[in-house]
Amino acid sequence: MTVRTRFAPSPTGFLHIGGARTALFSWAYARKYGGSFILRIEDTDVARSTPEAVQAILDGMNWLGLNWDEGPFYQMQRMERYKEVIQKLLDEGKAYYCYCSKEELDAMREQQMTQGIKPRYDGRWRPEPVKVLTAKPEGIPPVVRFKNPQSGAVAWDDLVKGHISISNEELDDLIIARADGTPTYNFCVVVDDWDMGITQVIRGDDHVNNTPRQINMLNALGANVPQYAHLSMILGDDGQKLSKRHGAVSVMQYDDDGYLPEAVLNYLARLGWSHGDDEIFSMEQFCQWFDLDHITSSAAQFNTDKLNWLNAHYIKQADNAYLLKNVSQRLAAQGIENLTEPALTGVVELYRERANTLNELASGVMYFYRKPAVDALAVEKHITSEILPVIKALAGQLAEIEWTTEAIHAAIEHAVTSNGLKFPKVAMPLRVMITGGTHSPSIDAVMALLGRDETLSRIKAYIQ
RNA sequence: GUCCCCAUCGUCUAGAGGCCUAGGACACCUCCCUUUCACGGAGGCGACCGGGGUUCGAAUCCCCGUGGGGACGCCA
Repeated sequence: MTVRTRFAPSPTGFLHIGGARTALFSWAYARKYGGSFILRIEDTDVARSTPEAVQAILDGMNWLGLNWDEGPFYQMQRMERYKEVIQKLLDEGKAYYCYCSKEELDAMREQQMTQGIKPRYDGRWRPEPVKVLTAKPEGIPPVVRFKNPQSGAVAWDDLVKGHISISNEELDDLIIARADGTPTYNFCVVVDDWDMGITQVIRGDDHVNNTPRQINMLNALGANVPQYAHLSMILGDDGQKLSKRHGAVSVMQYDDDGYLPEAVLNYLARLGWSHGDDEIFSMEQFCQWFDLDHITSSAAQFNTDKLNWLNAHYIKQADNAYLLKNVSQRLAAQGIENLTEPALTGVVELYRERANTLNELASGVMYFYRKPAVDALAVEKHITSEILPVIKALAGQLAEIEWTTEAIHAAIEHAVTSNGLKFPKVAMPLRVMITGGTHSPSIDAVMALLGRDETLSRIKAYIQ
């Protein structure tokens, strides 16, 4: 059977890291088997769904390059179909109307909780052969409930977690249509997975408890039951659950923060999945290697340090044109726009090996285009009255020489040896004068790129 | 409370009964490289939650604890 997987987010917020990993795994599974990856927007919660959130999810998917083969399908556009299936279940006696009020249900739940049992609908409106139902109350629009089997167990072999079995006695007759007639989540999922011919449902393990209900409905409809793979959740850097209040951010935030999609993808792939000792791999390799057998069933904690390491790797690998475009955009956002002098390409080349993120790269490079902020402590420590005459003499030389890294290096070297000093004794004050701080690539290379005029101008600011 | 799931270095993980004196990666520490900081290179520190079984042999299988997480909506 051709593999058909899907990603089915509800558009109530951005695409976060957990959703992105679910999408990635579903996508990779379809790619590996030459199947189809379907995007479905579960927007039946009209109150919380927004078009902005739909767009945010699409943006996130696109940024990561998780392309879908079909969709996006919107559940709100499939209402007729859901209603048709609900009617079918009603007609076949597999679903029924329930006239309980919310207050009645709340009371039921509360009472069961105090009794220490699992809160369940007690089936008071469920028709049975010899049962006599109370009279329908006037003016209360009913909900529709699915007639869940009352005995036996639902079991499936979860592709991640193994065999799972849940007794039907744990389940109750869930509502499949609200009083206003709109279908509910669990029901829409069932109809969609059925209609769309989904073969593997790969989703977060917060859905494990929905699975037996969905299987029961699928069976009642005579539909094929797909295989299920429930992924464990991703915890924050601090080991805490990610939530809108705590730590959950949009994948697009990683873009803002200067991460490459390749790095995020590679990181996410390794979070909960492994292929021996492999740490760094392309999406092509991932799609070949990916399988559901090597997914961990326990929750994984996010680790920014490791993401940074991967990101640094991909920055080193990135082609120059890409970095240039990206870094100049980031600099432009800081108001630094005319990047002709010195050429950004050389500057980026000098810095790409030292940055964990594109933002670090952009900010590291900034002093080439703008007078640097000066670290007063560094000035005090390195620009001493003994060294100033040496620097002054050196500056005179620098005005004369050919402006290359080698020649500049030779000039500094000369200043060092002729004064009986160590190299850093001269290099450090130069670094502070030119870059404003004590950390930079080789100062001769920096000077060569910065240009003679600007270099001398920055030095002269200290030797008046 | 009830049900379900999970449990190897600080973190991500390898591990399908003997290959495990438990491997790799990030982080951390040391050293090397060096013009500072990075990069890079070489080392180091560091884990099978506890208790019972099963077995000649268990990180791996079973049971019981313990700890963590999830689910119990006319949300998805």
